[in-house]
This record gives sequence, structure tokens and C-alpha cells, in this order.
Amino acid sequence: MTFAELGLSPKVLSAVTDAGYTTPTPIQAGAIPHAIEGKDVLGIAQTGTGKTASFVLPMLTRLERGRARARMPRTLILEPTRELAAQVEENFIKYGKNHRLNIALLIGGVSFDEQEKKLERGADVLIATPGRLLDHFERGKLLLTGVDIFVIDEADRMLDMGFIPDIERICKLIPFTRQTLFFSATMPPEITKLTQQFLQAPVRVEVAKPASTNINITQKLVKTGSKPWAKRARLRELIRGEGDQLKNAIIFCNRKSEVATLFRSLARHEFDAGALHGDMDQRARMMMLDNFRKGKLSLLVASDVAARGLDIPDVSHVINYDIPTHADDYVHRIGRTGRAGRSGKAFTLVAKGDAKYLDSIEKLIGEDVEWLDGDLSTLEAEDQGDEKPQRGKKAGGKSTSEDSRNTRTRKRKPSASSEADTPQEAKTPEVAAEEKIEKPREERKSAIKASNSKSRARNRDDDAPIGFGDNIPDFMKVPGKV
DNA sequence: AAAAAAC
Repeated sequence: MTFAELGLSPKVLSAVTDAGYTTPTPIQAGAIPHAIEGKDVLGIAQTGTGKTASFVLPMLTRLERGRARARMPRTLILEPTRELAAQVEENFIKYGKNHRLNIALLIGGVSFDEQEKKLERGADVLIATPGRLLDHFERGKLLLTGVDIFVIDEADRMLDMGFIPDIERICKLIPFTRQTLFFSATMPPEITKLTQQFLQAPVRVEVAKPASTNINITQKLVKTGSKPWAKRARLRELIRGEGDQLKNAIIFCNRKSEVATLFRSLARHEFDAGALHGDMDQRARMMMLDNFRKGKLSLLVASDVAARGLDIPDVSHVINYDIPTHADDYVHRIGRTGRAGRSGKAFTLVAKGDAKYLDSIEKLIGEDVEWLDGDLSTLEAEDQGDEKPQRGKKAGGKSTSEDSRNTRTRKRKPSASSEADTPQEAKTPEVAAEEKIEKPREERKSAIKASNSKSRARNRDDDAPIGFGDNIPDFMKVPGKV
């Protein structure tokens, strides 16, 4: 089977050939002919199966007839995250290089002006995250009555993120005569219901290939102490131990605050690291991802915003700094490596107390993951000696910041051994970009809370009802308060 | 328990 047999237009075909592809993936072979015919498609596939091209290519072919009118986009593609939306735009640019199409990307965190201009000019392709799309719609900058092709990508993730009501709303604004292409990695009951609602006599194309069975990925568990400094030290040791084998790595944390902390720590230890999480300013997000893709950064510390769908062909390692508490996240995370036929390694740091999460992961993927060192039984013992191997520190201090304080005050150079093992060119502009990273929301929130409660405490009782002065009736008083 | 997404 070749791309030439799928019914794509010559313009599209030549762009595909130029990109170096000749053989379609199963999802592409299954979906493209039907999509070109104008049929609805239900695609069940993980990312990394060539899913994006399976809707981009037929859409380009179909878009060759007709042109866009102002404020009336001809197609709409919904994506759950900003990065995925941007990635789809890249695909339209790459495969649409022989076309003259107006592409508009509507995502949050960036200015409205440019997006409005593109809508005004008439968009052939509109790629959006739900929030910003509805925002434009409510401002009257957009009519969806001209949409001929509607794509819902990563539907199960949209469900996880609570986007379904938004999607239902958007769906009602699009003519029912449209063609709908619907993609999801899994088919939970809610999603099945949605497909019955949105799709008409769809062609079902299923590519069952969960990332966990990807034989290109070598999975290993890594024993670690549970204290933050101990985990960071173990991580550095792990990275250095991989030496040249580690070309680049995505390091996943469970919390945005942990991403920020770990990123700063790695940067101080002269690692070539970047960070990515949802509370960062959008420009920094784009820059980090871009530099990681281009190889200017070898480590990317990320939250689960990067777990699904991100297509970076050449990631040698995925490291779960925190074990994912949802087993499917594990599958998605490690699926960022071992892509496009390459081999990849996936390490998961396991500390005392992570056993139950490990259990559900192994249950889901249907196999036991090998330990790099030791095993679950040695974990407990290991954690007893969890004292920080340095003296002269204030006991009972916050171990979280100690680790960074050391290097900040001393600014020591990396040791000879680490110099050999760690990626060089450490004087990255990304370290300077550290300042651009916003504080995680929770930190901001607690800061606000602290200052609020302080000012409130000056005035009067926190929970006292307003308007009674000191004569609060008994029944209005908060129980337990004097 | 947390992440993502709108000003």
C-alpha cells in the first residue's frame, strides 16, 4: 500500500513525498479514503500512529475546491491543549505547502488581535482549543455556520479535562450537514455516547496498539529515597549513568510546582534543561518545546501537559520523576519515546509509598516492569537511611530548598566526572528564561491567601458575618468559634 | 491528587 493509492490530490501527494513518506500507517490507510469521500470517520488510535496526518491529508484534498469567507471558517479542528493545537497547525503548514490556505490557530495565552485578523481574512483551516474558540465566538468574531469539516481530536482527553459540555455547545453551532472526523485513543462509555450524538453512519477505523506493548521501549524501575533531595540526587545519578545513550529526555513530574523546583535544581547543576507546564507563560511554553525539539535543550521537565500526543520523533528517554498516579498516564508518558521506529528507554523512579501506583500500572500494561537495581522489598530498608549526607545544616529545615541553596551560594563547577557525562553548553538562555516561568498557581494562591488572612485578621474575625458589628446574633455565629 | 483550558 502506498499514499498514491489513497485518492489524495497531486498537490497533497507531492508534499507527502517531499516529507519522505511513501507508506501510510494503518490508521492513515483506513481513514483517508473514506474521509476524502466525505464520510464521517471514527478513528480509535493512540498518537504516534500517524493519526494527525490521517485527517490533515484528506482535509487538504477536500479544501482545494472553494474558498473561505470572512469570519466563516470552512473547517474546525478542536484540540485539548495549546501545544497539540500548534502541532496540528505545523502539519497543515508542512503538507499544505503547495496550497494557498489561510490557517488560523486560536489558543489561549496569546493576544486576540492577530487571531482576529486571521478570522477576518477568512480561514480555510481553524485549529482551536475550546476556551479561546468560544471566547472569540462570544465576541462575535466568528460564525461556525460555514464549517464543512469538523474534527474532534483526543476526545477521551477532552472528556478527562471536562471539555465535553463546551464541545457539545460548539457542535450545536455547526451545520449538521458537515463531515465529522472523531478521534479517541480509548472508547469509554461516555465517548461512545458522544459518537452516537455527533457522527452519522461513521466508518470505524481501529488501530489497537497501546504504547505499553511498543517493543521499542525498554522500561525500567529505579529505586529512590522519597525525600525531594534524594529523588533529585537519584535522578542526576541516573542521567549521568546513561551517558551518551541519553540524547534527550522528557522528565515527568506530577505537580506543576515540582516541575518548577526540579527544573531550577537541574539548571543549577548545570544540566541543559527546560521546563513545561500549564501555568507558564505561553511564550515560554512554546520556546521550551521548540528548543527541546531542535535539540538546543536535552532535558525537558514537564507536567502531564506533555504526556499525550506531543510528537517529538527523537526522544531517547522518558523519565518518570514522579510515578504517575493514574495508570493510563504512564502509558501516555512513556509513549513519548520509542517513536517512528526508533528505540527508547523509559525509567520510573519508585519510592516508598509508590507501591500501589506501581501495582495498577503493571496491572494495566499486563506485565511486570524490571528493576534497574534492587526491588520493591529493598525499598523500605533503603528509605530508613534517608538522612541527607551532609553535615552542618540546620536540622529540621526545609529539605526542599536546601539542595538549591547549596549550589546557589557556592556556584561550584561540575565535577570532572559529571562534566564528562552531562550535556554541555550549559550556559543556556533557558536558564535566564527561568524568570519567565510563572509561579505555580497553588503557590500564588497560598500567597494571596496568606496576605488576605493577614489583612483580615487586622480587621475582624474571619468568618464573622458582615453588618452586625460586635452584636452578632448567636445563630449566625460559626459553630466552634468563640 | 493533579493536570489541562478563557478573559
